[in-house]
Amino acid sequence: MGTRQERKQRTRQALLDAALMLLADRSLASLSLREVARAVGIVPTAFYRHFASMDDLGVALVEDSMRSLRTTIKQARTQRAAAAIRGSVAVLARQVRAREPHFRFLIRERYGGVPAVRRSIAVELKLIASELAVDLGRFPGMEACSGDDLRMAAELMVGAMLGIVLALLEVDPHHAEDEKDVVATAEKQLRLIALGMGRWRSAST
Amino acid sequence: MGTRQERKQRTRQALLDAALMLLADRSLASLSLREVARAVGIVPTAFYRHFASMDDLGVALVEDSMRSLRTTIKQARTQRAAAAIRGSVAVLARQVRAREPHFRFLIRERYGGVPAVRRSIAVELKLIASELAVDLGRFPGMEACSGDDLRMAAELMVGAMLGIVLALLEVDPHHAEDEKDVVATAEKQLRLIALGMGRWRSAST
DNA sequence: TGTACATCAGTGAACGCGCGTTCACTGATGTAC
DNA sequence: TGTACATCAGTGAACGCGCGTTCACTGATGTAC
Repeated sequence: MGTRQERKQRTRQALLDAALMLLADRSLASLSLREVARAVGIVPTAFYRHFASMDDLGVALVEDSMRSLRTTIKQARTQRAAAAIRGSVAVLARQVRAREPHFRFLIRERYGGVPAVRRSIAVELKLIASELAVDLGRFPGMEACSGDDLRMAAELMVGAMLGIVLALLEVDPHHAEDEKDVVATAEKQLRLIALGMGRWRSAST
Repeated sequence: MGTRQERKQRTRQALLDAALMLLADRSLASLSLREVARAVGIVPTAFYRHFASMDDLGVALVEDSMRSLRTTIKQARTQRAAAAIRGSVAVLARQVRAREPHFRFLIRERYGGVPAVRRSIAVELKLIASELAVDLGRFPGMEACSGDDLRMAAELMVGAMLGIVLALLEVDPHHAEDEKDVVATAEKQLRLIALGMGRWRSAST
């Protein structure tokens, strides 16, 4: 049944998975070490073999979740210009459904979490926005924008995308119509931002 | 020293104020009834004379906080068009500083909170966006937009404003330069959205 | 291959603590006459 | 105005509970010879 190392790794992952499940509609601050241990079927004290504290587990959870978000945004960025928006939102919606617990966790702990977790998320989001800014600079008509302006727009888009993620999470995925409405609104919002960017040069400074 | 009713009202307000203070950097889920009572100087059981539970106090706190947010947005909306954006952000920044605990509470509990509180906030935000949509429809060049499109844009703006509030709360108010940067970025983001709206007709459907 | 020892993931008892909630109460304020 | 009774915000003891963390432990897995 695997080496001792492998089995330890498996328990660690089980703790992360169990925590993510339990966090479906609560915040990390209200989740106890004992609950997570109980869900995995180990004694509370064994928890310390894997994490120093619940804060520590929370930070590990951010890393996992951010991997999901990065994948999503990277996929969305491989598209181009006007057609890109439809594609982006579709990819976003698919990813959100595929990794719903990760996204729920991110959205919830982004503001509400324990300081260590909150800081960890803020740093990662800044990074994602910076990468997006670089990509935006390559779009036709954007070459003239300053780095600051690109980052400003990228932050607006990341913010809008998180708003879209929230809306998707609030919708019942079994009501396809509601989800279509959210997707349609999201596409319009991103298109609105893109339109603004197209005219940015003439209005700036 | 006032009637019995007045004194009860004063204790109730003291409980709300104390809770808001204690929530400066934690979520409602991690705040105990006993802590709030202790901060006010009453025995834990006396808490029940004012609220049925901490959830109940949370909902009351939403109402207080939303009053702050509504005031803010209403003030911002009395401006017009291009000049409006500078004004809006300035008003927002001033209000955030004046009612920092209220805004911290709203931002934190918007996603992370107890279900009752979260729902309460979502309803209020939808209402604010609807009101803003009506106002947007009155701007020159916007009369042609459909109600749905106006609401879509309004939601994007409310979302962006909450992002700005978050950025303001993260900045140390004593570093005036940092705050100026945030305000400048915020103005650019709103201008970007406004630019997009100006061209919306030609790109929609 | 077999033996002796080291490692270490998980155990289980125990601790002290703050929690929400119950209950019967007190005593100042308010009301009726 | 004075007296008798009702109201009710706040009291204080008590409860059972789940919590994080400590500690000495067990026994299977891993390593050295």
